[in-house]
Amino acid sequence: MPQETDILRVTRELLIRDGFSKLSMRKIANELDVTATTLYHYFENKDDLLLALVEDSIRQLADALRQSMEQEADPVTRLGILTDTFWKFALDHPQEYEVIYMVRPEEMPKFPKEKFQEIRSVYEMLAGVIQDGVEAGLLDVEDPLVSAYTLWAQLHGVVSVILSRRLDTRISQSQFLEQAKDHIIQGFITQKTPA
Amino acid sequence: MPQETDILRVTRELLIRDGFSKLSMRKIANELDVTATTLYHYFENKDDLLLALVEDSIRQLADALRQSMEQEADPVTRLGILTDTFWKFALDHPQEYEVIYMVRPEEMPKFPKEKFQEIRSVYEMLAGVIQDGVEAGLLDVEDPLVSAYTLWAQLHGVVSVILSRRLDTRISQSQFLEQAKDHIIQGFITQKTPA
Amino acid sequence: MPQETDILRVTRELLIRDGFSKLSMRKIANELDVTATTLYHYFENKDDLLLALVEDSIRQLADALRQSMEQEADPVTRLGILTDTFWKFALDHPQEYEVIYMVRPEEMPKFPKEKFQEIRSVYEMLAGVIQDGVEAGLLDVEDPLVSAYTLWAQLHGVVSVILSRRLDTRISQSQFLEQAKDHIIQGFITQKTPA
Amino acid sequence: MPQETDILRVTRELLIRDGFSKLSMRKIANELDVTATTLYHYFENKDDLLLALVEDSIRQLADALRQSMEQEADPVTRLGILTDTFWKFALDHPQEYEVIYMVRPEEMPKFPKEKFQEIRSVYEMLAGVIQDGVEAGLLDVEDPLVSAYTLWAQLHGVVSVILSRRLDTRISQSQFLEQAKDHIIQGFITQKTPA
DNA sequence: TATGAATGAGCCTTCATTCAT
DNA sequence: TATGAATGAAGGCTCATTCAT
Repeated sequence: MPQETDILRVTRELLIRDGFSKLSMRKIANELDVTATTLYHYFENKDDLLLALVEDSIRQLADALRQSMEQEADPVTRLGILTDTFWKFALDHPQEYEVIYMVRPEEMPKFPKEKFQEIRSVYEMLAGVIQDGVEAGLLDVEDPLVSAYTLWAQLHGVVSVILSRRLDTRISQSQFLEQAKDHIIQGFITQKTPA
Repeated sequence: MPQETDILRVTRELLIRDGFSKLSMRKIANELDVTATTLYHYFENKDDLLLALVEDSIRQLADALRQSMEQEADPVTRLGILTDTFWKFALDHPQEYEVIYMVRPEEMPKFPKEKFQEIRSVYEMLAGVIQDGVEAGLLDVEDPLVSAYTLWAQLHGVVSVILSRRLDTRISQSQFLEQAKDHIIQGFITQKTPA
Repeated sequence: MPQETDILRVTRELLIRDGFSKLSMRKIANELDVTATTLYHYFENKDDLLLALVEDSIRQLADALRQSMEQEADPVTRLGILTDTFWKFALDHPQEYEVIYMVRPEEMPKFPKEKFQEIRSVYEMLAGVIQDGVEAGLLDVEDPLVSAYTLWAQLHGVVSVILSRRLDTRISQSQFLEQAKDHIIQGFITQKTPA
Repeated sequence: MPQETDILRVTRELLIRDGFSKLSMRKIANELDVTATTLYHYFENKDDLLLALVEDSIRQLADALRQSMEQEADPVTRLGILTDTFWKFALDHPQEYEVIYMVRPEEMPKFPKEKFQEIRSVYEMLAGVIQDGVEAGLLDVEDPLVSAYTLWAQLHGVVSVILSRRLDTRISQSQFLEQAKDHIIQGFITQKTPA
């Protein structure tokens, strides 16, 4: 008696536990004590299932970011809040987060790119915050949308290093995050040039 | 009568051509006009073969970075060179690059961690450059090694966005790289405070 | 709320559209916007459904032939009409026709032989026409019933070559049919011996 | 330790015993006490296997017909010999024969039509015999090649009725064959018109 | 060093069918 | 009469790997 959400949950777990290449419909079904056929009652095929999973994860991350951006604050502070939120989400829900980057367009050609539109709206919001900062003379960027992608890329890079366990054992995670946050944000704020 | 290097070369080609999930021992063997069994005379198993490939890729990236750092230049310029080198390598040899990150603890449990020593030495070199910049008053970081990891994370984040095809279609790759480089490096250089 | 006839109609359509090997209960149900389970309210199982279809097809062919034989004409002309009717039916409704021959003892052991009674009656009628021809001195056969089977076999053979696409591409179907008809009918008519 | 010929033999047996739609690689393998994978050692895939089977059967039939046509005789006698040979082969080796007509182009789109060229050469020979008869004034046909196909179609039709067990129980097989042969051949010979 | 033959597990998917509701 | 959920078997096929030669 599994529900769609159970299937998604288990799939996520297996995806994280064993990796993408080891994920199979049979394993998902087994984990749920159900026949593989049953999964096809809920999802047309494996791609469909994975798509639903990615969509779900993206929506969760997007929601978290959107919510964090609703807080009133000056743009620079907002970038800080956003960074914290991003990392908190990624590290608190590594499964949901990793799933987003686990499904690759090349390996899944059928994957409809439009589905990533959701996340695009977040980029727009992010660009908005940056734009505000530019107008307030606090941030110095050429093109807010490009900078939004740059910011995201950096945030992801940091998460990526942690989740793939590549961080030097001599460095504490919190120290790394703290310093990375400083570097990233400083990269966006206006350089005060001497008069 | 293939050699180890032939096998590795063909494996890399196939990896580049068809992607990781399509790579199989049989296909490698076919490409070499050799029985699959033959491959097992050179490598104990598929993991072993891939391992050799990963080692090779890591060494290539490390070499490229090391070489780029040999050029005489001030630390800030060096960071720029390094960034360019990193991205050029990753984007010119995406599968070689990805192979490095393909080795995730969950997916290849057998992977010996010592193999990452090589890359660790690069971090040290990177930290050295940063340290030089700090001493020259050009860079402003708390702990050079942590910043080395942060830098790497940012570089990887940018590559990651491109390789996973998440970049907005309205943004050109070169524009993205350019602006990202500016942001990243500015994040490290000393803020010139008004006199 | 489908009816038996709807199910049969759709089944036939699918059979024609996609072929026998692609026919499945699910697809029939889908086409009717109905659950597969629903089909089982009307037919005990797939064989049962197909059986109904076969019966229907046999009846259609038999009807067509019967009808064509009602026309007043001399026996030889009748054989021509009959030939035309047979081939027209088979080629206009290939799947209906094939469905008749699809029921092979090995493939559908459950098929009740009585169902072929219908077609047997056609043989008798055919034998009657031949008998008439014999009595009129127009046809020359030893045993009308045997000749009826021979005629049928020949007609079927011709259809079979066309439907299994064995006809030489250099030969037009109509030319083939024309010439075949001549040969077949001539094989039955009395040889005019020289006085 | 099966050989290609064992696989073909067993496939043929299963094809006849259980029908085309019931044939599976697994069943073939089971019958040979071998893993399904093993079959793929000898044939690229199921289509390939079936193709080999059909080719083999076609070649056998073609050989038999070719051989029968080597006998010196007048064209009409030759047609009789050929008919006998055809029917003898089909009824003595029903499995080989049926296989030829069992694989349908629509159901196996990948099937290379060129492979049927072998049989085409038989048609040409057949057309040659008919042509000889025409030149000798013994046979009366418009186009020898078309007539060759017609002849074949009729021969096949007769076999088909017998093998599909549709012959009336009141009719003996030999009687049927005899009379059918008469009808078919008479359909080709020149009508002697009164002076 | 290399092969040819074979394995056993696994892949995604489809099927006809059943059962409780 | 119809559904939604589930089953178990089977489908073709690919995989890494082994073993005798």
